Amino acid sequence: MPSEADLVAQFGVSRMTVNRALRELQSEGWIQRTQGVGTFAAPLDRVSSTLTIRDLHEEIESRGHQHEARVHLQRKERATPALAQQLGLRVGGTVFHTLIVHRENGVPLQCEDRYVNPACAPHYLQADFSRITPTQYLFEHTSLRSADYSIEAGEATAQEASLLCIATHTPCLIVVRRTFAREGAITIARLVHPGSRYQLSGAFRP
Amino acid sequence: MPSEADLVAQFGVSRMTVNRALRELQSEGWIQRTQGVGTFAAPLDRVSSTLTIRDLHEEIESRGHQHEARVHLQRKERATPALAQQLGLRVGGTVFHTLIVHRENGVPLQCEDRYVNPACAPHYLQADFSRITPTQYLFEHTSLRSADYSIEAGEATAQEASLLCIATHTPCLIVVRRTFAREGAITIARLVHPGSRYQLSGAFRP
DNA sequence: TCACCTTACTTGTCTAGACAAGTCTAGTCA
DNA sequence: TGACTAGACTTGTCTAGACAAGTAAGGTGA
Repeated sequence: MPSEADLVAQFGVSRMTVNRALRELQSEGWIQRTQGVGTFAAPLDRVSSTLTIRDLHEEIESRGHQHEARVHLQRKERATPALAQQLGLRVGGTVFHTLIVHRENGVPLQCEDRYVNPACAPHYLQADFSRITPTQYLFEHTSLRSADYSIEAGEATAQEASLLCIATHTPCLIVVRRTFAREGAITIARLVHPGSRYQLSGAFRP
Repeated sequence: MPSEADLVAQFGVSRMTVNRALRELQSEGWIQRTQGVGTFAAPLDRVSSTLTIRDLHEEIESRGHQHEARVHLQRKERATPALAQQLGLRVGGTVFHTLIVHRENGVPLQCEDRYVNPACAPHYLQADFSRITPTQYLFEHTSLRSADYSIEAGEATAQEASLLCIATHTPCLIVVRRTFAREGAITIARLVHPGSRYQLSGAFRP
């Protein structure tokens, strides 16, 4: 590609401006630059690239479809040892539990089994999750800072299969996501999707 | 957070330098800036975030495990209509086909069913895919520019199940990835992973 | 009390110039 | 022929200053 000096002459702007533009293209992965050599169009990254996960509600709405959430469970429970460890609670302490099935145009698309740390969202049980998704609620009422996830294929539990109206051995895409505030874990969610009805997709860029 | 003027005074550098540093933090998602208001620590993005897919060979090696590839098919074929459309070939034209099973410490982890556009990699069939993965080969011999993908849960075909040593109805994580050069599609790959042996995982950042 | 305006402060953007550091080539000298 | 060097060219980084544009708070006047 043309050098910075060439672009300065061509567009009549200062070198700082050209440099900034090229630096931004570089940080977005479109070009590669080497000191003393020049600027070149970038190849695709060899090791890794990124993909995007969208919020389910917005994903359905963006398709012009109708999103409906049915709440099957919304109560407080006692934390099991495994749960207490994952959310940083004490065993037997209170934990909020919701079980919600999300439908797209009436078809069950996701079974959301979620546990919430009461310290982070004390009024979680008062929310109306047929109107707002737990994800949205937690975004508005807590300060999410990071998350980890795993994506795998597996079978739904008997209860999940029943809620999703699928046979017990249907392959499902299962996402487990744990979300953190600065103070610690806020929530852990198991999101089960019938494999035939849901897929993650997107594109890699350089 | 402190304003640019504060940081200039605190560190004794020019405002352009402070501005650049803050702009980079912003582009990486760590802070939010609003003209006339100030700079603030960023919350997690509401709509989307990114996850990373790594090359399988490097992923296995990074775990300190042994990667082995068994080539079950490596030949030229005639393009079916569906394949011709996806790779931008003419129906009945030549297409390269490889079928490779990747193993981690001897356990089948991925069945890679790949078609390659001969115009992009004319010597693809001469490569030794027990020594180099098709992904690596194509990176070195073509100029990859972008890719699209889909991730879903499903069942392996009978042949794939046999190659992966799993029962026919075992849930599998199936990634379909199509890769492009500037001239057009280079390759399309169907990557089938037994759900019990493989998962994608990682973390979201702001 | 309320609407409006001024003012201070914030980020956004750009200029012109300077020096540092890395790369490559052409020419020079042994 | 081969090793070395000087110079041209590239990107990397920084300074000092300027103006634009958006926000919010405080003061003023009706």
